[in-house]
Amino acid sequence: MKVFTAPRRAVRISSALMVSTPARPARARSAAEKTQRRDDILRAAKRLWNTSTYTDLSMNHVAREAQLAKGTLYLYFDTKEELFLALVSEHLQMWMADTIRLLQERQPGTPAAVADALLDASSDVVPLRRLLLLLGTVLERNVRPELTREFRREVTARVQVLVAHLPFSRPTSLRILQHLYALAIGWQHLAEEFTSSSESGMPDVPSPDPYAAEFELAMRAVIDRIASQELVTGQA
Amino acid sequence: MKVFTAPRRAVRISSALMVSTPARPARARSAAEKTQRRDDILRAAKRLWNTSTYTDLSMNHVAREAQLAKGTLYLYFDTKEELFLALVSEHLQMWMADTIRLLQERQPGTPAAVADALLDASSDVVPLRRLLLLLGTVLERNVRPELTREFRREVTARVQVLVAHLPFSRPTSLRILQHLYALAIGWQHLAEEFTSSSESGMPDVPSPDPYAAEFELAMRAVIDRIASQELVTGQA
Amino acid sequence: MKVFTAPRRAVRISSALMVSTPARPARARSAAEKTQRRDDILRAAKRLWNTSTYTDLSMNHVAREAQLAKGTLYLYFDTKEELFLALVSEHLQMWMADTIRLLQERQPGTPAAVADALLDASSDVVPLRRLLLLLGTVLERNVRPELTREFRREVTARVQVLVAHLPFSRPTSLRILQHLYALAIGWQHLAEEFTSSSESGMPDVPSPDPYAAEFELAMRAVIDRIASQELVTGQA
Amino acid sequence: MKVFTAPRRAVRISSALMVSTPARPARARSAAEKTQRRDDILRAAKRLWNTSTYTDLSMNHVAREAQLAKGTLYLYFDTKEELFLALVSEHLQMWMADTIRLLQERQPGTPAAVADALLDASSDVVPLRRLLLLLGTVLERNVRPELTREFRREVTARVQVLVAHLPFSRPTSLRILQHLYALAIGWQHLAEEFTSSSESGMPDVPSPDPYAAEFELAMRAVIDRIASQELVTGQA
DNA sequence: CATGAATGAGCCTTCATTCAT
DNA sequence: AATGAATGAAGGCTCATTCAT
Repeated sequence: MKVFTAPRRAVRISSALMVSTPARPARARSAAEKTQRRDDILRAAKRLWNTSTYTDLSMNHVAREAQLAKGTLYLYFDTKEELFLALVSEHLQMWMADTIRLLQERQPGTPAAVADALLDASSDVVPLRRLLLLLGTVLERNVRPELTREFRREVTARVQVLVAHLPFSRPTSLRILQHLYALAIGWQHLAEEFTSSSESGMPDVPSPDPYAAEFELAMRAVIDRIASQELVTGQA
Repeated sequence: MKVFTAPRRAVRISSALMVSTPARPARARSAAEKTQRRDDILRAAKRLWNTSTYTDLSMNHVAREAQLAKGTLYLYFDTKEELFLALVSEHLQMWMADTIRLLQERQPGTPAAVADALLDASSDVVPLRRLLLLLGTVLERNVRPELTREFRREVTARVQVLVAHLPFSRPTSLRILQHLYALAIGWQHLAEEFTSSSESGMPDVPSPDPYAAEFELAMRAVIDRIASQELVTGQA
Repeated sequence: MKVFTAPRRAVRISSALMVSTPARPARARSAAEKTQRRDDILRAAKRLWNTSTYTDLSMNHVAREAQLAKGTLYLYFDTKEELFLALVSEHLQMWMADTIRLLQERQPGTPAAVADALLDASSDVVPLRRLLLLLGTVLERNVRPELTREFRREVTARVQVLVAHLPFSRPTSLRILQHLYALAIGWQHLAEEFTSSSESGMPDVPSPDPYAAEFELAMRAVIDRIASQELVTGQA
Repeated sequence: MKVFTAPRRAVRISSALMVSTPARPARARSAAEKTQRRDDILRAAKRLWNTSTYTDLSMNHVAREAQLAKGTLYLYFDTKEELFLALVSEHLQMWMADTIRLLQERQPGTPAAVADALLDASSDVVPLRRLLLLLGTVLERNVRPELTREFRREVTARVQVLVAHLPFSRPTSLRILQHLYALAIGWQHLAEEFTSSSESGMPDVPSPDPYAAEFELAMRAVIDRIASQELVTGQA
């Protein structure tokens, strides 16, 4: 039974009166504009994703947040799942780009240095982690197979680049990335589950995330262990 | 308002014709029978859970699988969420009981032996891992607070017992369990995601789970690392 | 979505421990006991009716309040509607009996005296009025026609008796009763609708029912008007 | 999660074959069309209301009668209760408008003339009367408080206007309206209850409503009585 | 007789998706 | 290209009624 209802229609304020919304062409005609509009939608979804669940985040919400009509969303994404897959993709690409950049800068040579770099690059990716939890369960159903394949292909390609920047053999580097992934997911979940929203009046706690330290410990332990299995050489 | 009711009992197939359904009293009268029926429902849900998502697994499905009417489910569980919480609870209790039993038998004294025991106890808990992913997101909404509290209390209590059987200090043991949890979740997810359901005709693969080895490696590395941080003594 | 659930089962306290429930035979064997049990149910329904709506008052509630099983109710009443029809009947019989008694005592001879008597007899019949609102809409569906007929017959018979105690001709007396009925219903409804449950902290208001005065005014006006239409004679 | 969708548009019967359905745009785009559609729904509900109870009148029925999908109803009304509140509102506004119009035309100066006008305006409002019985019980639950407030505000406002057209003091006029309300409700109910739907083949009876006369008598008696309590003056 | 577990039609409501405009 | 009204399958849940015990 629904008792309260959110106000039905967001008022579309004309841009002449309200400049907070940056000017946007009424229709996306050029390819660039279309890419832009697609991005608008993704950004809207991203914003909402920070405070919502997959189930609770309806296409209606996204449309409203993007200040577009519901139908317009379906011009750019065939299904809700495809939209979210694109969201995962974007987050993932961004994280991989960041990580690659960091590795290029630091050129870490030791397991510890690699761990430092990966950990630094992997802080603050909570939304990504939460998205990854969706993969393989709710996502990838109701998605055109070609799209799934493309997603995997893209990820694989970038992973190859990433791996090339680690000072281990290719298989070893890949393993390390997998461990990073698993640990990130695992600790993300554990943190979410057991970080009770304690209604204590002290929001600024000294230990912002008691689990970050454990995540780091595990990551270092694993990298050390794997690295010790092969002679660390300087080759990419 | 129902005025006329058609005769409507589903034909209970005689066991002579249909042996798959074990004999079951038409009505659960005694407390034992009721516990049994509750269990029937949980088992039906468990069966479906192996091949379904939380969202896709409707109460209708559960009812059908349990060969009961939808309304009957609500005699035993007030909401869908409570049913699933019970499912989590059961899985979790079972895993903890198994683990405790194993620890009692083996009385592991070294980090390696502890890792062996925990790994042995944690194989084949895929459904549990997937259930745990629900906790804190979809679950614990629409559940009577008292039930959530009870669930947490029970888990905590059992964890205390479990921890007492590990040859480390209590805080250290707890940390190790957390790592076990995180790694299990993380690798479960990774395995699910990247184990493509290859429709090849060879089900009996030589490497049943390529990720199990990695999970094991990580677990051992982490336990060793943590154990090395404290002097391993023989006390519980 | 149901969030809170009332405790499922009322504890059946054994009469050895808890004497508040008067002793009651486990089974109603004699006709008297069966009438008694039927009355128990009606009394339970009556109690609940004071604070509930027809829709909200489920058979479950009645069963619980009567400390009987749901199925038992159906031994005495074939449908929910029949139970309520019996409830209406009881209330109505009681009111008519009271009114007849009062008329016998006072033997009112003037319109004003008649109004006095009827008004006195009709105070505090809120539950009856609320029940009467059900008649003809929700009630009398899903009721065996014979029962409806019997109900009407009984009421008619008692009304004949009542009418005989009024100092007007039979048709006139009947009209007056009808006006009493209509006014009672109408003002009951108006009172319910516009008596806001003011959350003021003063329960003992000086004007307990501002509408009672209006009801009385109307009743007197109508009786006077009708009485003036015929020569008031002393015959019954 | 809906994965496959069968083609599912209900065939819109061409007006050549089926003239009963007036032409209607497939989609209500303009504000006027939307108001129109909202009205369509209300009219469908109104039609069904003549032969149904609140409980029996499901949203499914309304949707079918309005030749719309169930979901469409919820675009115009958030809950079933809000739909019915709108229905009450419409009926009530219409009655008040009619009554005000009549009072303006006739400008009644005597109690009898007032009674004439009010009675003339209040014939044939059976559905309204039945709806009013819902107010305060089933209605106003599950309605956004703002809507309830708005409803009350509108009614109050119109009542003020109405009262201004009666040749009594404001409080007296209000009292008279209340009596009208109570008598209408009461006699409506009595009529419904005791007008057996006699399946005789003569619909056009000489006495169309034996209770209308009694209602009128009561109304006149009450107005006279109240009017006699204050000196009737010519002011509004 | 009494029980209360079981039933299932039916309720209101949601929301991804479609399509007339 | 954009809109958003319309759709309807599906959801969780209730409760009068039945019937095995």
